[in-house]
Amino acid sequence: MSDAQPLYAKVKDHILENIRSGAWATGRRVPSENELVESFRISRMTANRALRELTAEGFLSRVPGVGTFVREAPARSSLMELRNIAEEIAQRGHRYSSRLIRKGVIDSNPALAEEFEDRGLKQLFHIIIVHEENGVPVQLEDRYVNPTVVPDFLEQDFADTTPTAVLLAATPVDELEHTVEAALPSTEQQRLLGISALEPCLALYRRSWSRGRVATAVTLTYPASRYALYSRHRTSARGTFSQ
Amino acid sequence: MSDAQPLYAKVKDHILENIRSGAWATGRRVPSENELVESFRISRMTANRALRELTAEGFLSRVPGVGTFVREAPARSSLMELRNIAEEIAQRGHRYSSRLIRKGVIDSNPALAEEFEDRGLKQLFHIIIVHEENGVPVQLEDRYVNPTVVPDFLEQDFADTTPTAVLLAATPVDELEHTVEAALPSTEQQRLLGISALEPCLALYRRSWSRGRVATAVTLTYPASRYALYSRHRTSARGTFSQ
DNA sequence: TGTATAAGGTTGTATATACAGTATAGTCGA
DNA sequence: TCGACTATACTGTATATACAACCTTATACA
Repeated sequence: MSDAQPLYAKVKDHILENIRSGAWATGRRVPSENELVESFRISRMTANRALRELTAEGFLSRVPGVGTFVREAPARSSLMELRNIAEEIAQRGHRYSSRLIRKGVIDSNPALAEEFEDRGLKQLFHIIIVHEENGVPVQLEDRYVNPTVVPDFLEQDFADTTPTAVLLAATPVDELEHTVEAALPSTEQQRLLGISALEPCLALYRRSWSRGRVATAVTLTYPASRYALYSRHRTSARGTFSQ
Repeated sequence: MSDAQPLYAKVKDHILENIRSGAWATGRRVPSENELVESFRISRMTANRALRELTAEGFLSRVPGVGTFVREAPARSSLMELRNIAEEIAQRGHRYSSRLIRKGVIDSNPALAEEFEDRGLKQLFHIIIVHEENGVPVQLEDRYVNPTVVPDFLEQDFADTTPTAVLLAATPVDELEHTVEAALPSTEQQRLLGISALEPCLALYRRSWSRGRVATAVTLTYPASRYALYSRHRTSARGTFSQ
């Protein structure tokens, strides 16, 4: 289990854990490569790899001749936050409800293995849920979950908690990928959302990573007439815009 | 110059150059570590670092026991960052072109004044541009610009520079607001984008603030079949997700 | 013919070693 | 007191080597 984890990954996890828990505050000095060599009984190259990757991933910042430090949290985020649609709807003072369409285990295939970046993955959890606002379907959730990351996912009864809430409680989210497309609904989607074939939909596809592994991949379909995606956020002071 | 560049970076550049230029198509096998060792006269660890980093950056995909391959790069636009579509298209190795539909001054009205949070605003700059990838329209840009923030905006000839590039060069961006919707195109949009009435579109509405004032408001319309919006980013280490 | 085995290439990880460049703290000397 | 020099610690890069796991292909065998 944890034995299968390479050494450099263990070092990374150890450091991330300290950052996440708040034990190591922003700007605090992180153990140097040589200190990690001693405490973990590893070679310097392995310590170097752990620190270098965490730096590339934005968690640390390194200064030659000085040391390695916990980097300040980027101001970005917030654009597409992981929001629990139930609370979102409740926040608007509306009534939230949901219909569980499917909940079970599905065999993997090459496409799913690619999606989850794990060719050894044999099976996946799969659920389909329709979320409703005041009884009107507003979101169709078609979600795959990695059992090795969230093994007890299916034990939940999704009548009162949303999958998003379950996943956020179960595992930290390190990275998010979003793709937004417009599409006309399939007949199945028309049926589940109660819309016509001419009602365009937003398809928000999202993958989330946890500790380097793809935890879940979900496609959220919104009828255009009932939902729009919105975000507003300040940009970092240093202007990290590409071009 | 090139002397200052580390060996692994040279290898990375060499591979990226082949990918960007199109010499190595997606799915094509790239040289193995041992082949790079021979051709570059480097050690295997250096070749490994180059390939490993390019994989982490999303350009390559590796399969143990088989080889390393060029990863697919779908046509999609960065959602959260302000990217210059011309460079985005060029980066994919495609040809960028544009058609200027309208460029002029428009009188303000209550709706626009509200949008720009400035009731004293009398006039606005207004441009409409169709952006094309390999001659095919992929984005319709309908943009209003605040003259008090960018007074010389209209002096640009938008044949070779995009409005995004002009605005980014002229003024810092402090804050962004995005709204994404799906919609069927209007007849005007159908005509400009060369699509049918049944082709759903993504409508990305964006306002950007500069020094507390709304600098520009733009609606970007993408035909669903030709473009998707994409974003991928790391979350803050301390997990700032809202429920 | 079908199956088991072996061989060789590929990636993944880990170590030991080496040298260069950078920043800091302390020491020595004018 | 101030400046130059030195020792030290730290990161950055590069090499040679080793072993494991994985995949494909060829070969030997039943």
